[in-house]
Amino acid sequence: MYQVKNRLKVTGSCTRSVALTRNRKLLLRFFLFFCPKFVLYGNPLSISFALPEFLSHIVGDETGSRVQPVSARRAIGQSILSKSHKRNARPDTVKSSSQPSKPSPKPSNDEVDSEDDKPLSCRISTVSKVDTNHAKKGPGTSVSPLPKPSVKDEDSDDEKPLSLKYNSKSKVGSSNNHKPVVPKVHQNGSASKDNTQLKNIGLNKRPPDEERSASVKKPKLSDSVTPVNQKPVALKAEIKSDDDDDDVPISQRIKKQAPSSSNKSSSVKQKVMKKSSSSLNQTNKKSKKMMKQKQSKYSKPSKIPPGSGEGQKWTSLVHNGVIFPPEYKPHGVKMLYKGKPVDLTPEQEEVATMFSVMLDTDYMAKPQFKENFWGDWRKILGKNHTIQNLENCDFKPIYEWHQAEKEKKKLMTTEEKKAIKEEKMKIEEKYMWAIVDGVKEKVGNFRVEPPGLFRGRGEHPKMGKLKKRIHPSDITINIGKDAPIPECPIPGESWKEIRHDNTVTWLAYWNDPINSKEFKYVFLAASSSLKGQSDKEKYEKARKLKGYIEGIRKAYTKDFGNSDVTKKQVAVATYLIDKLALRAGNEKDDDEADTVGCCTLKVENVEPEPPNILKFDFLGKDSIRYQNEVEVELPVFKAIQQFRTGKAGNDDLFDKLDTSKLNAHLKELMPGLTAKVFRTYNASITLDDMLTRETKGGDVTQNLVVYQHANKEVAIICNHQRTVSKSHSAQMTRLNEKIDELKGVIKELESDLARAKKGKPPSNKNGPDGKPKRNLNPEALEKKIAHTNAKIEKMERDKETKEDLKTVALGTSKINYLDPRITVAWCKRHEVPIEKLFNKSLLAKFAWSMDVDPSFRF
DNA sequence: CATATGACTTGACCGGATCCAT
DNA sequence: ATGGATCCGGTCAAGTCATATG
Repeated sequence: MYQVKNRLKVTGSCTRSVALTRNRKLLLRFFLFFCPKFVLYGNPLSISFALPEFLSHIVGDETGSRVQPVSARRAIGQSILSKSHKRNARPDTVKSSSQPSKPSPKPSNDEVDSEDDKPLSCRISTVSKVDTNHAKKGPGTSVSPLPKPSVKDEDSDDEKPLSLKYNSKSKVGSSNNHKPVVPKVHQNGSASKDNTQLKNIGLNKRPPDEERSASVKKPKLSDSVTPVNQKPVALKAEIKSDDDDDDVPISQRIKKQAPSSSNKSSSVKQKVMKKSSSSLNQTNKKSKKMMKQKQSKYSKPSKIPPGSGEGQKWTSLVHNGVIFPPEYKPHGVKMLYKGKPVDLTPEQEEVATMFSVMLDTDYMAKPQFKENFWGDWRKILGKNHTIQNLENCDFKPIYEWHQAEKEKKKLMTTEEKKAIKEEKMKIEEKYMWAIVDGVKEKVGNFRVEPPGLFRGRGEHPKMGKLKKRIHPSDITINIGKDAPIPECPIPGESWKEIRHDNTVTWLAYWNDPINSKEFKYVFLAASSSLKGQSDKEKYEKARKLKGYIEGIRKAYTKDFGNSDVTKKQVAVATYLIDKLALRAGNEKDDDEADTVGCCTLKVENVEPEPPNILKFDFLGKDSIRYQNEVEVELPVFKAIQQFRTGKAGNDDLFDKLDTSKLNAHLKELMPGLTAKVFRTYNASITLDDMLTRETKGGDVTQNLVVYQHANKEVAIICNHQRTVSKSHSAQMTRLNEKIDELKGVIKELESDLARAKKGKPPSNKNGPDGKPKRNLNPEALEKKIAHTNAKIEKMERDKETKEDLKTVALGTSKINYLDPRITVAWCKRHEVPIEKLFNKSLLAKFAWSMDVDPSFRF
């Protein structure tokens, strides 16, 4: 019952439809969005269909009865709470709180070890983040052990018909605004009409529409959180299925699913085929055969990735290929060589310009960059060119021309800018969409990368090299067999190759001009259901780890003392990945920046400091520095010492280890487990845990602070950094000045108050604004003082968080590591509009998570 | 087994759009 | 209305991991 009501309605561009048909449309869109592969037939009102497995999870959440599990969880959670509370004496340690919402699978989750559901990093406090600013310390410096309110909230949630709560909320929202709030949500559903007809791609009116309506007015929050009642009941009824197993231990779920889902999907497939054969589908068998044929033809993998659709990613795929950057337009501005203007061919000038526009970047300070640039440019200049070295080159004229151009652009009127944008849109529109199994989906990067100078990160050996222009003849297109082959946008040229490989998701690729062994792919956008599905699978895997983590920790703890060095290294590496959320650390070539991950840590990267502290200092992905001091278990400390002995600083710490060995080992512990799953797990469980512990039932603003705090902890764990903005220090001083100013105001007010009490007029005739002061009574003055004090306090807080976050990037974890269902469910529980936390693109990307049950826990 | 290749996710950063205080 | 701060989408580099290959 309550589940039926308790659901986010996904509103969208259909909001304006006539009331009567709205639900129907909604249902269709909703369905199509999630089930692109499952084509409806017949009257949409009497839809009959089965859900793809990935959706049935979601829906199952709501349709199944959760009453029992919830109460069970309560009991478990509480006992865990009290236990871990006692055990966790350390103040800066994250305490367990109501934890597992489910009985865990195989590895039995006995309460004594309930802590095992916490990331290690929380259990064992990080001694100190040496790192510049997040010196702060682990989560929850002064967290009250029992977040009673939040636990309570959850309880009451369960007891109260949620429809009530959401009803009231949604009313507020929708009365404000009838704008579609989750505009993108339905974008792939829009194909319901213009299915499979290629020409329609170009004609589609939705995207611009959508864009406009979304940008004209900022969507009001909470609109998307609407009562479920409006949701078509039919959907639910049909959806309700044996896949409702989110409350079932994963181990069981797997077993259970196998037969049921295969049954179902086969039946569905038949339907699909019936319908979509109109466009191109053969029977399932046939397509499988085709696959095989194709496989031999293109020597495609014969192995099928488990899980999704037998390795087949799509059945029909229609798109318009890619769009190329405009060809180079020579500007004719002459650079100087030894002070004299030089004539350059357009080709030479183009490369010179690439360099010129980078004159004000830090790359100019890197000899490697200049050297590589010169090497490539010289090839184009030719040996006997006037220009014989870079030192005597003066690119200033071109640089200044470029600056002037930028300035010109800036000075354009809004109308002009708009016109240009529209023009661009018109050209690009047809490339923006693909039709995947009859559903229109956004394409991610349909623009071919323009030529330029390679901007490697860190000390990349190839920085500054010329990234040459990509031509159609470099590009391989992947498209459905029966789809028309995209016209090559450059007259007289043609694609390199056309493939029909439905075991992959890319629409096109070309070889990276910098490293011709590598590819650049064109994929669907993050909002597509293809991406959404794999995203969900990622988080489900991480959740599964929760059930295994205890066993895994026990296992590696045991192996800390293993006499087999390889096993010992595996154990320690796993420990570090678990505790610190390190990346796996693949081997790298010499022609890449010298960065490391766990398996590639060097001796010099980990400094043991007795009795049991490890000091990490290394360059990780993107040459971002990881600095951390961590207290570790003694056996680990000893092991690290042992691994270091007899080695040079530059030697591998884990000499018996690489990522494939490590992952092979992890796979034995849990199917599908790899190193990166720990990062996801660590991030998501931390968020879930901190939200539960710290949400005190305050107002939206306070709740948002809680969320941001949790988000920040995750970002710190994952070492997601950003460069400090150039104006940061200026901003800080400005803030300080303002605070001081306000403090001055306070002083003045206080003296005025004292005088007023004695019946005297204010001391100075004029206030800070230069106007004469009014003669206020003491009460008014006191009020003013309080008000100003509040203002000061707020500014102090803002200042603090600003300083705190100046090097922390919150976005990365939100996009990649935090299970959106945690956020959505929390928002539902605490009446926080999801739009406060997810912007438009995140809402689209996470559309699959929007109707999660409010009681969802990671 | 080690290495190469291929496909896909994760990541910081940039520049324009939007917001907000003045 | 203005200008600075912030947000956001886009960009493309740099990871992870599975599989093929020798």
